[in-house]
Amino acid sequence: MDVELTGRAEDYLRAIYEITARKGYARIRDIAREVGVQPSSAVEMVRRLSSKGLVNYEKYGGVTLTEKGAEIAAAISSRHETFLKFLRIIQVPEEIARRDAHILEHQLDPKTILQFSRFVEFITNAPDHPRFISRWMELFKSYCEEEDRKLKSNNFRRR
Amino acid sequence: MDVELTGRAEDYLRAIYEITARKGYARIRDIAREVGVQPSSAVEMVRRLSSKGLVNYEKYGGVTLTEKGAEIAAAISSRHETFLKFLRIIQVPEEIARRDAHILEHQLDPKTILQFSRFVEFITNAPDHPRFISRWMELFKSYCEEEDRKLKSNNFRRR
DNA sequence: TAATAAATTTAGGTATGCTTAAATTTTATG
DNA sequence: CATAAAATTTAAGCATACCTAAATTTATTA
Repeated sequence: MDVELTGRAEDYLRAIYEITARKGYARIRDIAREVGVQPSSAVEMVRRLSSKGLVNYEKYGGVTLTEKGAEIAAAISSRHETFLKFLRIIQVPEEIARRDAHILEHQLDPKTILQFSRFVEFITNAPDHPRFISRWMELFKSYCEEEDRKLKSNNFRRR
Repeated sequence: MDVELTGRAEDYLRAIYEITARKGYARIRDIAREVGVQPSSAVEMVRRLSSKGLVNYEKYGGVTLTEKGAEIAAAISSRHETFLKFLRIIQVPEEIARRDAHILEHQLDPKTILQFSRFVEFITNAPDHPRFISRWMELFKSYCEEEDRKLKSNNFRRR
């Protein structure tokens, strides 16, 4: 039942998932733009995904997700969100976080992913101790700002 | 000055770094075992690293790091340690943490890596609030144990 | 609707990184 | 020191994933 996907195939699948959520179907051009490759590369991957039964695809036609594909893509997408939230918590700038969430979301052990999501859950929902955690976040943020100040003044001294 | 390395090349370089730290030089066989590939694959990569001036290599001879190679390998290795510590903090089991640290250590933006290491630093050294942080760790650990109990009893009910 | 523009596909290449099997070199041993 | 064992290298091949350029199909518009 389980489908083996390379990290890259997951990228394409999530791209298709997001595009179809917006406009109902994905064209090769959209996919290529979203993933950041040439259209010919997108064709290649879409064919592979199609042969695995994850997308519906016919030559020159729009691409949609099969039920199985949508299921897998939703899981990948939720993983992606977890890592994005995590990177925000550890104060990674938004633009970089968006890029790096892609890298984190592949290949990690399910248990590791689970722990990442628990961490995010713990920090954001803080089951029993909301004030404690928000204090923790404040402290960590101040710590980072302090370190950034040190970095800047070091750079200054070096010139 | 900067050398472009694929994630895989970094794996090999760190392996060579660790082996040479133990016994002064690395043989193809050691490298292959450490990275988990066949010796012929190790030869291929060692040649690439050699052509980039990162390792000293002659056919049938031991492999050592050049100055430049050692410098880069040390940076990679320290990154690796950071991620390993991080995974331990978020309660990933040791064996899985060892595997997944390899995956995390590649390709992330330097700023992201910096934030990971600040997080680890903040948690382990807790500049001003040592008791506060250790309390935080306790709470997070309890939270995970609680969640694990829930998982187990759910599995039980399903049978 | 015919011509043009845009999108898609195919063909042919490249690089990484892996494998197995065979050839070669080095090392160890009787 | 010759031979057997171990290590290393070479050769040939495969999969992923990318590219450019050319061919084809589809869509637009004069």
